[in-house]
Amino acid sequence: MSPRADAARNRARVLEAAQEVFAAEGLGASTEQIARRAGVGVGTVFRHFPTKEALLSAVLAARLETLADEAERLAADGDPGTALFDFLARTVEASGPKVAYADALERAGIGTDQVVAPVRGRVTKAVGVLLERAQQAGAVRDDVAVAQVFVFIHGASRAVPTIADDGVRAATLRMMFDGLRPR
Amino acid sequence: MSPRADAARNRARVLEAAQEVFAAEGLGASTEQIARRAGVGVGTVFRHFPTKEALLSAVLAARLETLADEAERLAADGDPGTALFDFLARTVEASGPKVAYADALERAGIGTDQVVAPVRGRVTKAVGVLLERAQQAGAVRDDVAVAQVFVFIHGASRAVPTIADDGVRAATLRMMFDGLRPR
Amino acid sequence: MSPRADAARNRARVLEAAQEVFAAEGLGASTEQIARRAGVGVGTVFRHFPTKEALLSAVLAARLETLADEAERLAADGDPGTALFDFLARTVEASGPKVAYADALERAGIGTDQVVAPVRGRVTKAVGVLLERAQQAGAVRDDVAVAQVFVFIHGASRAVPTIADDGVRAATLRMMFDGLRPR
Amino acid sequence: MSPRADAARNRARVLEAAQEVFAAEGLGASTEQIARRAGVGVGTVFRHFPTKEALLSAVLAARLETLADEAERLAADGDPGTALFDFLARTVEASGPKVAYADALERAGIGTDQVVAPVRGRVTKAVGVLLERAQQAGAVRDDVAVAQVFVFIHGASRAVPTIADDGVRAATLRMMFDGLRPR
DNA sequence: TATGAATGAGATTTCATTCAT
DNA sequence: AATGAATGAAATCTCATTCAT
Repeated sequence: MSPRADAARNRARVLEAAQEVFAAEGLGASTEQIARRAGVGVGTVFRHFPTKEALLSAVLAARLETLADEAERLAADGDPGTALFDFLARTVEASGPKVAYADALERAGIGTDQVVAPVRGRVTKAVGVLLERAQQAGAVRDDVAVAQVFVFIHGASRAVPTIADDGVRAATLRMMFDGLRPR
Repeated sequence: MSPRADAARNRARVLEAAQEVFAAEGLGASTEQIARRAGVGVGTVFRHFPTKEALLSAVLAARLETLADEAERLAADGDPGTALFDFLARTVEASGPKVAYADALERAGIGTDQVVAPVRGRVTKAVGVLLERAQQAGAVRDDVAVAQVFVFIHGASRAVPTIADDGVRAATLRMMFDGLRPR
Repeated sequence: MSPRADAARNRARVLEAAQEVFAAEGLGASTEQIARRAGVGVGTVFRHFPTKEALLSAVLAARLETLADEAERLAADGDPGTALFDFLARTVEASGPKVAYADALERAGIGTDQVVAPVRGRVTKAVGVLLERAQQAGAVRDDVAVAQVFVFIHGASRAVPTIADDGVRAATLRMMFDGLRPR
Repeated sequence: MSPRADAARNRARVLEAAQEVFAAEGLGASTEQIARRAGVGVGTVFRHFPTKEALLSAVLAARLETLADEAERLAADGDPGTALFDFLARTVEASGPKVAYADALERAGIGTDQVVAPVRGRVTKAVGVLLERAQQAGAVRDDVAVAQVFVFIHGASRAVPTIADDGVRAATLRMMFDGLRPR
């Protein structure tokens, strides 16, 4: 294994550890904790991500990457009338109650972040496709913009995962996104 | 002015400062900052609120108090068909993008907090009345429970205030709560 | 009751409270605690004892006062051969394991304290009498000086009260002071 | 020099500094002061000793370690009739007037401290040997138990070092321990 | 490149002391 | 004279970041 491969592996491990730790402990978790979880020294964390901000950005970018993948897959495969709602449901259900995709989207929306920006473009585009198709299929109101869909994701992935009961959670999620449907 | 009155005034100033600072900087803001904003020494903050947790609880309780007042007022005065939605709109609009009522509700839901618990009862009751009336008036789906209304508030007050444009923000808010209306 | 009498009463209550609190919690106990125990405000404590040091001195002086009383009484009444040892036993037994007369003596020895100095003179004198008589009665070695008796009190009242068992404690105390007897 | 060795050296420096500072200023000395004396940052002190309690425990354990070494050496080498008294004299003379071995023993006796407990066993055992030998040699009363020897050490190391004059100090120490001799 | 010890700024909290009432 | 709220310096402890090995 080349040294490069080793380094790349470490980077990935840190990123994964950071996701887990942030999800479990909130964004205030310490770098040491992340390093321990990744099985590396703190120095290694800082070698790959020069500041905590950078690490956070990378985590968020990774999350957005997943979102983009999901959205692109559904844009390719899915039934136009349901694909957007499938995407929304999956996205929110995949969020933990502590650190949700909400944070990813929130920061992505605010930050002029070099790392996050490009991925953000991808997600926006893919979700845009899902939205347009849903509107053409008459499943979503015509006056909804992509930005608003993100606001829905943000809100829902913050609030809905706090509901413990599976049935109630699913019903609430559906209700919240019903606001997007034509009346 | 008796010393008691002065102390009460100081307590109120600290509380107000805390709300402002938390809103501006997030929940991680330092006690010193709050003291400075309130124009008092750190010691005074700690005299009134013996831990940072206690201060946070007090801030949240104060917010819930406002919510309860609003809900009770609308339960007394308002048009059954619109009062709940008026309440939701006001509540969310009064939330800043950083620290929303969301946090108040989130913590109130989770924490076994002696300070927050009683107020929580009041809000739940008053919103329950608004909800019931709205359902009787046919403005809200019959299968909606109070807890779900709070989830909507939580989500919306986190996400919606991130929208800068007044018109878009209002429209998005309306859409999100449209999910509660019968189809 | 004249205001003077009131003030004097408060002074006495503070002093007593201070003794109790220092004994229970150690010398680090806070002024607030003492005030609470005395049933007065902190301000009153500071009116009577302008610094914590001053309060401490007063407590120590009061203790030394008690010692002096005891020593003088025994010098008047007691059997020359046993009076000194009676005095030592009482003094040490009256010490708690936390804050012993040891501290009083230690500080009295070191401090150039205006409050403590005069009482110190009284104790020294009275114990000196007890010592001299004991020596004349052949109960104590001739080469013992008063200062050394105080060292014995200091050490014993620090260490001996840590023994829980009454019998063992008494025996140990006796042994320690046996060092003062002629061989 | 490996980083481990350096770290160990720093740990030792901190421990040594703590001993000096505690001896000079009393147990209330601040962590900053200790750090300064050790020539390291505060963070380093806390890295090695996560609480002030832990640092204190370590200091006490180190002192007991020294005591144990001394006692074991004398148990191996010394003249049965004098070894115990040599040990006592050295121990007390090595104590400063501010923080004596007294504190170590006091705390060791009281605390259920994981750090101090094991060393305590060693000292007790070694002093037990010295005591038994002294008793067999007729130099110490038969009814003295090890616990009582520690009470003597405690008392003497608190009180005796307050005597400035070398001759008087030695004489007083001898007298105090003479209580242990048969009459 | 990786490690983890060291750093020190900053956060929370306590407490002797002051001072307006 | 008494009260207790206010003050702020100082103490303990945390953590992002640096750097010697």
